[in-house]
Formats: sequence, C-alpha cells, structure tokens
Amino acid sequence: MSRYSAAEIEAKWQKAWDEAGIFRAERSRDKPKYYVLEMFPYPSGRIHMGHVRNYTMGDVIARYRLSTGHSVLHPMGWDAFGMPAENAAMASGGHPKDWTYGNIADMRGQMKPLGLSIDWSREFATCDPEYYGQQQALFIDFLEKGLVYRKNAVVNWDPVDMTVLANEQVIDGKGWRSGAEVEKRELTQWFFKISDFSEELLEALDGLENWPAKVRLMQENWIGKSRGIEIPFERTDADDPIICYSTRPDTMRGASFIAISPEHPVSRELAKDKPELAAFIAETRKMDTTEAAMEKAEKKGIDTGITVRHPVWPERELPVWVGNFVLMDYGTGAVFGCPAHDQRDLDFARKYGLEVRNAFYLPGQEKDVETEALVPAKTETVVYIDHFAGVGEATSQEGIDATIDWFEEKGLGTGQVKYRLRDWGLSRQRYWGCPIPVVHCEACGVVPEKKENLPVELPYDEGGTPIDFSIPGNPLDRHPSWRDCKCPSCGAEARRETDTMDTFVDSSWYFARFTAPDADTPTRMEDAEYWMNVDQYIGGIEHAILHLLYSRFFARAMHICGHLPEKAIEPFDALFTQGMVTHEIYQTKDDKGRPVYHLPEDVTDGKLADGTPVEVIPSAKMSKSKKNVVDPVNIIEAFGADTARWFVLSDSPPERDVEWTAAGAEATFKHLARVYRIVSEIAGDTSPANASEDEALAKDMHRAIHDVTGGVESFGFNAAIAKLYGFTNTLAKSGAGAEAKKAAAKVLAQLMSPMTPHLSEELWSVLGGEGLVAQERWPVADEAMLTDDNVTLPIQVNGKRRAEISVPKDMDKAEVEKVALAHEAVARSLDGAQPKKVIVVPGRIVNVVV
RNA sequence: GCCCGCGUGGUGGAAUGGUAGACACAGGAGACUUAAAAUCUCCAGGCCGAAAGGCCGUGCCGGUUCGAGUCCGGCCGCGGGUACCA
Repeated sequence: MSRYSAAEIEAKWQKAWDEAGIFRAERSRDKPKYYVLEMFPYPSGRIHMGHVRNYTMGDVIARYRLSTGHSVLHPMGWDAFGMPAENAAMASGGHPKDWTYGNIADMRGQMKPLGLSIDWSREFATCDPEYYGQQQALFIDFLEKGLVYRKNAVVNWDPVDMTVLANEQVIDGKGWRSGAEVEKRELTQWFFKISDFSEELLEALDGLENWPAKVRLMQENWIGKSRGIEIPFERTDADDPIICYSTRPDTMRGASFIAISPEHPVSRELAKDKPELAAFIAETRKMDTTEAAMEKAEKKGIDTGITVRHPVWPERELPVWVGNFVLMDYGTGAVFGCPAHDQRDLDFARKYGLEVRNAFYLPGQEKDVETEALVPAKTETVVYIDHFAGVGEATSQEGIDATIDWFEEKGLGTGQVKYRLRDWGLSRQRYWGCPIPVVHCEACGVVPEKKENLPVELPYDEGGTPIDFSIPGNPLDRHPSWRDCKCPSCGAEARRETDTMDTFVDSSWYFARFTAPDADTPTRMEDAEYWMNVDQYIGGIEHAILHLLYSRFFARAMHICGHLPEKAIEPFDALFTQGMVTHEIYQTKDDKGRPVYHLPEDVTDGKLADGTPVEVIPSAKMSKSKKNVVDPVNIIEAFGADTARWFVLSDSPPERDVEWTAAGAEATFKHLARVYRIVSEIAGDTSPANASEDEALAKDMHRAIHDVTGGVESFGFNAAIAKLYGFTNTLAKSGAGAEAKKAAAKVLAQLMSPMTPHLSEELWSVLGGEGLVAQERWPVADEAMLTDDNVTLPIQVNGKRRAEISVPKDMDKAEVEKVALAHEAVARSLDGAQPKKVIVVPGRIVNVVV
C-alpha cells in the first residue's frame, strides 16, 4: 500500500479529464441544462483564498450537476479593465495591456491546478477587443432605443494633477497623490436610463425566490420607492414658487423653514448678488461626492434672506436656507424643514435659532419637542394638532394619506411616487476601459460609430511611441491619431469620444456572452435560448446591490434590443452570496501607537526575533497591507488542491467568513490521507459477509447519501462534510463483509467527488470502478433504509430535560404520555405534583407542565 | 449618517420553535514504539459533587410560547454596501 501523494494523483486525473474533454459544455437535445457561474475575477496577478472558496463552491455544484445527468455550462473569464492596471503602469512604467494579460496568464496558471470543472474553451477577458467590440455594439443599440443619454454630472477633480479622481482616490477630501483639496467639477457624461426601470426592477424582486432575502431587501431599499407630494411654496419676492418634495407632509404644521440644494437654480440665481452665499456654495463644492461623506458631514446652511409663504397658513412666512445636506439628485432639490419631527432638521434649527413647532404629539404625552425629534413609525398612532384636513388621533400613515388627499383636492400639491434609484453614469475619463463608440462632429453633433467599424480599439501606442502613463489624466485626450477622426455621418473632421465605460458595464452582460463567446453579435439567440438563465450564480455579498442591479437592468435592455430572450430578463435564477476568507494578523504598535503588521514566519511563540510580544488578532480580511495573505499556490504545493478545496468548504458555512488556519489545512490533509488508507485496505479486503453488520453499514450509507445530497443541494457544504467524516468513521470501524464495505467505499468516493475530485477518482479506480467517477451517476438514497423502528424522545418537565425514553415510532400519544409519566426521573422531578398538561409532539419531544 | 447582515465551548462551527455544543481543530490521558513521528483508543461547555445528580449557559436587557440559539422590541460590538475600488 502506497501513501497518499496528492501531487501525483492530481496531475494524473486532471490529464484524464482533459483528454476525455468531459467539461466541455455542449447543447444537448436529451439532457436538461445547468448553468453555474461564479463571479469572474479581476486579474490582479495572484489568486487568493477567496477565489479558491468561490470557485470550489461553484465546482461542487457543477460536478454534482454533471453527475445528475445535466448538460453543464461552467465557464471562466476575466473582469480585466479597471484602475489598478493604470496605477501599475503609472507606478512602474509598462502598459496596462501587458500588465493585465500577464496577470491573466499567471492567474490561469495558478487556477488550473485546482482541478475545476471549467470549460476553458469559452474563456475571454473583457479587455479582448472581440468582447468590448460587442459591448460597443450593445451601446449603439441602447442609444437607438433611447436607453442611453447625455447630461451634466459632477466628478471629483484634482486641481493639481488636473485629473478626475475615483471616490477611492479621495482621502479625507484630498487627492491621494497630489494631496490637493479635491473640487467638484461638472462634465457632460453618458447615462443609462436605469431609472425608467425602477418599478419593474422593484416588482420583479418578488419573483427571485432563490435569491437571499437580504439581497432582495437591500435592492428594494436601494431602489427606494416612496409616495410623497410636491408642494409649491410661493415666494414673497418673486413669481416662480419653490417646489418642495416631502414623504411626511403630515408634519406640515411644524414647517419652519425650507432648505434648498446648493445646486438648486434659486441658489445659483441668488448667489449672483450675494458673495457670502456664493462663498458658501463654493465651500460645499469641496466636499466628497460620496453619500456617506455628505451624510456624516456637519449640517451647515446659510440664510438666503428670501422667504416663502406656508402653503396652509399663508400668513406664516418661512425663511429659505441653502443646506449642504439637500441633494439636487433626489426629489426636487428642495425640502421643507420640520425640526420637531426630523432629528437632522432639529439639529439644524437649534444651531441656527429656527422655530421648533410640533405637528402632533404621542397620545397622552402632550409636550413640545426639545432635544429629541419625535419621529413616529408610519404605523404608530399620534394626535395631530389643528390638522387642516381635520385629522385627530390617527396613525402617521393615515395622516400622510389624508394630507396628500387634501393638498390634491385643494390643488395645492401633487402626489408623487419617487424612487431613490438614480440613472447610471457610465462615462470614465480613463484609458483602460471600453471606448464609448461615438464621434463628436461639429455639424452632426454626437454620432454613433458605424457597426462595421467596431471595435473602436484602444490605441496601444502613438505612432510607435509608447503611451506615457506617468502623466496624470486620460492619455486618449492627448492621442491625436486616435482622437481625431472623420464623422461617420458626414465625413468631416471630427473628434472621437475619449471617455471610456465604467467597468460595471463589462460585468453586466458577461454571463450572456459565455453562452456564445465566439458569436459575431453580442449573443447568438439559439445559444442564449438554450443556456440562459444562469441556474446558480455565486459571489460575494459586496456585489449585492450595484453589480446585480446593473446586470438585471442590462438583461432587460438587451432583451429590448433583441439580444436576449424574454425569459432572461431576470438572468440569475438562484443566487448565493459567500463569505470572505480571513486569517489572523500579527500586530505590534510603533512608538506613536499605530499598528505594525508582521508576517507569520517572523513570529515565533508569540514574539518577534528581538523578543517583542506580538498581539494575535483573529479573523481579519486577507490583505497585503496586513501581511496576512495565504497564497493558495503554497497550500496546493504542500498538501494538494483537494486539501485546499476540502478545507475552505469544511470549516464554516459558505455564507459566513471562514478563518484560514494552518492547523486546519494540515488536519484536512491528514484526514484525506486517512480516507486513502482506509479505502486502500478495503480494496484488498476479503472478509465474508455478515448479515447484521452489512445491513447496519448499508443503512449508514443510505443515510450518508441522503444527508450529503441534501447538503450539496442547499449550500450546506460544511454540514455535508461533517456527515462525510461521520460516514468515514463508521466505515473504518465497520465489521461488515468485504462486498458491503466495497460498496460503501465506492459511495464514499462518489459523495466526496464534488469536493475532492482527484482523490475520489483515485479511490474509485482503486476499488475497481469503471470509467471516471466524475461521469458516474450520483447515488440515490433508498427511503426505506432511512427510518428506524424506535425513536428516542426527550422528556421535559416545565421545559427542562429530565429523561429520555425509547418508544416505537408509531406509538400513539396517550401511550407515549403514559410511558413518559412512568419514568422514574420524571416522577422524581414532579415530586408528587399533578401535571397540568402534557404536550406530546410525536417523534420529537414530550413536555410535562406542572 | 443611512440600508443590510452577523454575534453559540479554548477555536471553527452543528441544531424544520422541540435533548444546545453534531463534526472538526487545539488540548488531556492511554496503546503501539528503544525513542520520536505517524497511527489507534478514550476524555472533554462552566460551576458544585466521590458518584448519582443539581445549578448556570447561545453578545446585553425585555417580551411572546408548554418550550426560544431560532420569533418580536430595545441596546452593544463587528462586518458589507453607500452609486468613479472591483
């Protein structure tokens, strides 16, 4: 008997699968299809444990479906455009294209030893001109259907580097490289009309039954449907009213000011003659553009000096303020402030000495708001104070509805349904992305490139001179031979659009492209018809909103343009969001108390070489800066892919984070070596049959089939693996005859095969199995073998467990009650008291209530 | 700030509202061995107790229920997202 050599076994079986070509996805008339997809990786250059976990989970599903007789599509590609490639080129010379394709080759090389059941013939990268050319064709189709348009929008502008910054590149309001204070700048940019689909994207969430409820809820909140009202407030100094939007118009009595956005036309107009207002607006332009920064920033405002009339009590004049917290993008860019019923308004009012006036009280608590705003839930009952529509005691929702009705009847306002979801700005002022295929012509305006001229390919150099990425800004802007072109419509001199597309565009339709990666149109209908939808999509929870929402929009838009069948407008039938892989970090503090991280190999017995004690912090997200990255390549070299695969599946439920531990990996290897040993022994066993032992083993085997199958189908991989440990232990100790043991061992090899495919092939062949276990039909549990004649019932007295009885499984309730009450431990704990009630849950529990 | 999660032994975790701690790691005891490694067997939530057994226990406080890790309300801590990181 030889010992378990992962390296040998894994190379051998990967070659066998390759030669048999069993993972090539083929359309089949007589097999059901199954499309399993993991979110494709960004080619950073190294695979990490998170990738191993993600792709192993997908592989378990893909291999399981292969063995249940499906025609499986399990592809892999690269989300290859993006900032890091440009940053690398900026930092160390070189070209984003070379950097990216080099990384792809490296990562493919690191990934292949994992033994994933991927159809590599379908591989593509989003930076392949064949891919982004089709994306440009989609853009032109979207343009034709009115799904894309141009408007102005603000970006982060670095005034020193003269370049647009991503939010990530803005640190504490300053440019990450220049350190200059970042400004907002307005540019004309392209937008997808995703907001036209707000209602549809919201409603369709209900149908996504196999998505996590939390993801659907996050998307629902993101789309943010609200019913409110637009109310014009008459200006005392001018004709045009200021229209405010409110979802809580029932608080109207408490309105004490109105606040408008710094971008509001009225703000701009008034700023012309008011330098201090202009200065305030300029100041707000220095803020981060992120929502988090805006919300957390101190709420500031400035009195414009103008006033408006309260729409219900026109004698009340309300001051108009410009507030840095009012968003121009949402509603009308103007709100009325009701300090008594909104904490932010209250803080604002206290700061600037504005009036605080209640619109309602809580029943029986008639007191005015002082430091804490009274913000009732919509279902909560309040007592309105001289409500104009005569509402007294009512829930807030009733108050809101009555208010909206009253305003509409009087013609003082218009009920409105609004969505928080904004249109998707796709323009990026960067090189390494998909060029937006339009041309700007002085005579014809914005003209789409002709489809026969696609792809509009990124220039690699400029007339043989390499592009210089060390100069900040978009190199396409200073690339005349690419930028200057002829108008596709009139042929006059024109300028190519130099903005490229957001990388979210690339990842919004790749799943569709995988169904026909060689097609000379974005998709090929017959392939899309066969393979769509993705039956199981797997990826990180960090994509719960943007990527998934954009993909849902894209699928709809592609359907409208005839690139996807109607059934594919919700492209992902089932979604699973997996957790991260974490690892402990080794930390000391420098003399200023800042953390310093250390590599594991520099730490011995909790100390550095110089004796400094090191603090060990568990469960930190793996990152280079924290020096806690475990490279899967090292693990595969030391223990083999099967060990890495088994470990990332075994130690935590898939939706939760898993902590990588060296000890855990070693223990996994020992376990796999043990299975190899046990099965090798069984293969040479000749013991005679033993009826009762054979029967007992068979029962355990069917139980294992049942539990492992259930685990694999419901993403209970860790639970499935626990069952496999149990079944291995039973098999090792079983006194059954050789035939029964061999049968059980073959089933063990099959049940393990989605997780440890190489070892399973080896076990299968050692046991004399024919062909590849990867192609073997998945075993089916015999229901009759799963039940026992007797059940063990715990007996509780007042909810505390006191005894246990074993009774026939079909014994009737009265009989069970009798047996339970007769139990000595129950009698002791009753201590002569008469039970008030006895609850018997058949097959579950008995509870005696005293 | 706002939205969404998560919190169970020394550790990772298991548990359709029904015996909390399956399975595994680390640990302890033993077998085998000249010895070590490897392997095998057994023990193991905490406290009290010789044992039988008892009490406590799923982040904290409260509620619903015959029964709550699980459902509801309120806190605390951690994580993800927050529209130009992918």
